[in-house]
Amino acid sequence: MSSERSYKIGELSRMFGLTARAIRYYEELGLLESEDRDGPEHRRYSERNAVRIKRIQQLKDYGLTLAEIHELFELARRDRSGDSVRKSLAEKYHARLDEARKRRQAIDEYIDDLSWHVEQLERVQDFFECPGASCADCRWAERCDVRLLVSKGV
Amino acid sequence: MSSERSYKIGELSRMFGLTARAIRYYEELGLLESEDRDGPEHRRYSERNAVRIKRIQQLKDYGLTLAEIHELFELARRDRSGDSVRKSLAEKYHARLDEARKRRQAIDEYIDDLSWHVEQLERVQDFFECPGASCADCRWAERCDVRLLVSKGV
DNA sequence: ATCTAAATTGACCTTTAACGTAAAGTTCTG
DNA sequence: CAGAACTTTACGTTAAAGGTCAATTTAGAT
Repeated sequence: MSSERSYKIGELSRMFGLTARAIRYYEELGLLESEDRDGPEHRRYSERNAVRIKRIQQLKDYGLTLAEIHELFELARRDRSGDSVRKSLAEKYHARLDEARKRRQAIDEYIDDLSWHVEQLERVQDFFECPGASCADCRWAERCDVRLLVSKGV
Repeated sequence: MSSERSYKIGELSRMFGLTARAIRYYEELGLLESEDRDGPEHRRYSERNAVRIKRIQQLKDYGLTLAEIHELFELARRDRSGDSVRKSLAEKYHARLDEARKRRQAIDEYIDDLSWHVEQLERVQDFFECPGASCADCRWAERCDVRLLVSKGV
């Protein structure tokens, strides 16, 4: 058995590249627990709590907010073995995945569009903006369907 | 020649599902230009500016901020004639493309990682938090390198 | 015992984007 | 001329994740 080492806030701060304030803030939110103190002694965090910080950072990287992470932690605490935790976590993950896929699609479209612009840049004179006096001769017709809106007389 | 029709702010607002405030805000940012007025008459927007709104919405959907859109508009305005400027604009575009491709790659990695977690979720029992009394037996070792940090005694 | 670095609490502050909202007055349209 | 639509100015909103004092206290080393 390894003797339980404990960490001071400054150590953790250096380990994870966080400020002490951030760590205290995590604790304030209930994401971490320092060992019991009587009075205002320096905080001590167990190794388990150090690991938690790493975990928090992972989840944060995955786009979860601290509130969501807290929610997950609470679920896990309440139901150490239960399927409910697993289920809710799976839901969260899937939601994030969908979101991410959407974002990727948006970026792909953006890239397409920008590529198209670059092409136009090399070929067309008035390349950026609908050049027609009226939208009737809009060269951008395929990408700019305002003509339809206008003709509908909305 | 079609007679230049002009639009009042309320018309545009209905056409594009924006509030008048939003449209005024766009103008305030320099994204739109209403026709010249003497005094506080009602704004009139040319058809060209109506088209611009559509364009703004497109770019917004692609994830650009209004500031970025403004930047693009400015670039385009400055380029209106010269080839050299066109070239620098092309460079800007290419830079943005690179940027976007990088962002896409990051998102792909993120998706991979999340997918991995989802898999684990379905296979591992103690899936949530490093279960070891000490990090030495952390099942998450490959993805959770806190062990390294700890052993470094940072 | 002292010195100093490191920590403590509490309270307010910051940042950003893209508008919302109110108020009080003016212009346009039928 | 009614009243809808519009004008300007200017402050408010939203939330997340800490930042920044400030005054004090503790921990650990000499």
